[in-house]
Amino acid sequence: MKLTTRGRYAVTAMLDLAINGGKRPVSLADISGRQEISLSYLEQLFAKLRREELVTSARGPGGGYRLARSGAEIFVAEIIDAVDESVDVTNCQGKGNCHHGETCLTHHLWEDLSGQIHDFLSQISLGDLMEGRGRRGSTQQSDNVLQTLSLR
Amino acid sequence: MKLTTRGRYAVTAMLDLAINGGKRPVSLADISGRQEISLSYLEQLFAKLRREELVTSARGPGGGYRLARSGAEIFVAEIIDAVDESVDVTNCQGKGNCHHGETCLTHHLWEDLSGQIHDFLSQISLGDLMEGRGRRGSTQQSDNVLQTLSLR
DNA sequence: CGTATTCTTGACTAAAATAGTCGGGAATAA
DNA sequence: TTATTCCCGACTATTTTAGTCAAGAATACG
Repeated sequence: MKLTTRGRYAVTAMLDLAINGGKRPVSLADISGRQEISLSYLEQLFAKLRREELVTSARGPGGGYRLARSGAEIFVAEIIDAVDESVDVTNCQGKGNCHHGETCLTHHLWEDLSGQIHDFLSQISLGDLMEGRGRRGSTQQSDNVLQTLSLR
Repeated sequence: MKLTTRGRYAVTAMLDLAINGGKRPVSLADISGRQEISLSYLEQLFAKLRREELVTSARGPGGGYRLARSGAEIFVAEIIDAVDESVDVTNCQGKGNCHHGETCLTHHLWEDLSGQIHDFLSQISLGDLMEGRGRRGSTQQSDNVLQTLSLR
């Protein structure tokens, strides 16, 4: 799991799509203008988002992109995974060539942590971010999580 | 908030310190050997960790680094913040030069999300990662969070 | 039909961040 | 006094990020 500015761009763009996308598809040129992200860079990001079936596209005048599902069904973790392809977490690539088992211990620990972050982001949907500006979850479970976290 | 391999290196190294550090300080050479991170790179990371007062150092033979506090009192977010100095989240740097307020809407949304991740990582301590391999929290509150997240 | 619009693709480039190297210190335990 | 270890700054290679450019395919619309 990686979390960088690219993932942020992607989430921002998808959020723009969720907010501004009604019946009509939204063109990348529009998103580029509103969010001040270069058009060609957006094209690269959306190529990946389309491959992961998070958006659908329509060519020609009046075309653009739409969310492939409702905002409530698209989760932040999916977006980040789609564009920030995750690198190998381990040094030993599961080859188990670690001395005395200690190296792999910490690797497992880190994998767990990174899994926790991933699970957390898997519970926040675009819909959640829209209503209540991300302060509330929409599902029972994410309500619990977000409340417990005492959000700012 | 940024979450990259550098943060992972730092957390791993701190975890090594928590596990292998008893009365004696732990030298970077030891950590370098166990975790297969280059010594000079570790030196750079620990310079930052020391500046943020997460570790203390002792020079000379038998010297090395110790955790500045107990593992239960050092949180993952602190470690990541120390080494992955966070860049500006916004495009408009709070200057409010966004057209129609829409740009800033998504920025706020992203800031909230990034705050949530930060809060989440602020509740996981090195101690948590050691006992139960990161699957359980030590405090009442993080217990709630981690249980709710249905950890793998 | 023709044309403007918009996605689609691939190759290329500039700039920044990451990861690592090197060399010379200063402190200190033994 | 010597080996060990932290400390510090400058330097470099590699990778990633962000952005550019150009050509092409689909399609709505007049």
